[in-house]
Amino acid sequence: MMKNKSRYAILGILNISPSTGYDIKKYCDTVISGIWHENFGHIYPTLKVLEQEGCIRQLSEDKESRKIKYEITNEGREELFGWLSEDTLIQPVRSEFMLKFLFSSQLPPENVIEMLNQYKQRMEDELNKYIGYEHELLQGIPDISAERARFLKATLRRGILTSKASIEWCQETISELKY
Amino acid sequence: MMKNKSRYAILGILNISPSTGYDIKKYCDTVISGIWHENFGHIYPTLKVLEQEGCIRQLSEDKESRKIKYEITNEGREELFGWLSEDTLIQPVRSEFMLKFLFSSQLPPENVIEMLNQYKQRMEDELNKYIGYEHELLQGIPDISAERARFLKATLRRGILTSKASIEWCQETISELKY
DNA sequence: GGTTTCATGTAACATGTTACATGATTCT
DNA sequence: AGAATCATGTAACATGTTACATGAAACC
Repeated sequence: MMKNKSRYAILGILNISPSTGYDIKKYCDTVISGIWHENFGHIYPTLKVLEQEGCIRQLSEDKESRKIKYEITNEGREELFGWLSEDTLIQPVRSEFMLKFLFSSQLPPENVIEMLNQYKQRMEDELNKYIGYEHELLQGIPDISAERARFLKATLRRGILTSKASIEWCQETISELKY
Repeated sequence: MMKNKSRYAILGILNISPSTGYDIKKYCDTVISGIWHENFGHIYPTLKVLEQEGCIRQLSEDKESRKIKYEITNEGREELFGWLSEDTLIQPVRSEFMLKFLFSSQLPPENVIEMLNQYKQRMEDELNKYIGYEHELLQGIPDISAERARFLKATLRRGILTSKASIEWCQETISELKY
């Protein structure tokens, strides 16, 4: 039986450090934005469910503010590690951009080149974002183990190699279309 | 107002050549499997809707068999070209594999390396699939315009560059983990 | 004659996104 | 004082997947 993947994303983040729903969202929007995405409409209900199941619990401190900080329990950690050692199935791809591109052979070449240039620009921005993060990471982030830093760095490397490949493809394709 | 993307995938495929729902599925599972995915539960109802809207129509021939072949109408072509010239929003990423990887810093390194090797193998299979398709395409596929062949080829190149980047990342990360 | 592939379809379910509501706190 | 960001949450909606049902045609 297949379980919701958001729960593992949340468990994984809480396993790094206790967080609020809002912190989790922020983490998804910045550090791991290149590999994962969550929205509030999913995070808060999932936190409730995980709490009921005993996988996470509210931290008793921080009672003064309206913030609700959760931490992972041993049960939750077990659940997380169980998922980590499962095989990952290949996920079906749905790239709207590439679909559009493939269907664009009847469009004026200038339009397609314009579209590719825009996309290339976005990939270049991505690349710079990753390079920036990598730089920060090399400066050293406090509160992070050497082992975790290694995995974070490898994840950023992935983003860098992927966006470089995209940029290369854009260039190749643009010059191919220009003859 | 946001419209379902499956309709454009289907319109785009029908714009290449008249097809049945089954043909569309086959096309998604082979030629464009690297960039798009559809399942029957989506294709058949969407075909119905598109027909009601006048974007596609049933071909009158082929009455003998139970096959239902659709062709795109001028109205459908307009709809398709409208979508093609719209800007494509960046889609949020959700890579289960990378999420797992990122959370694996507490796992025994051998396990992580094993996981990476498996993934690398899959990427190598992908790469070979694309190279195979590219080879076929260079042999020439009948019933395909030079312009369309160009776009198909560029799409395959994308798959090739992307899987190569993935393989490179796996190698880099494996040796990084081995010291 | 039996298995695989072709072919269409629906219902139930799972998942994901958006819009809205509310209000505190921090920054300018 | 006003704007931006922090913070939590729900309901409605949109989208996507799986399991099931049915049967013809092609292949071996």
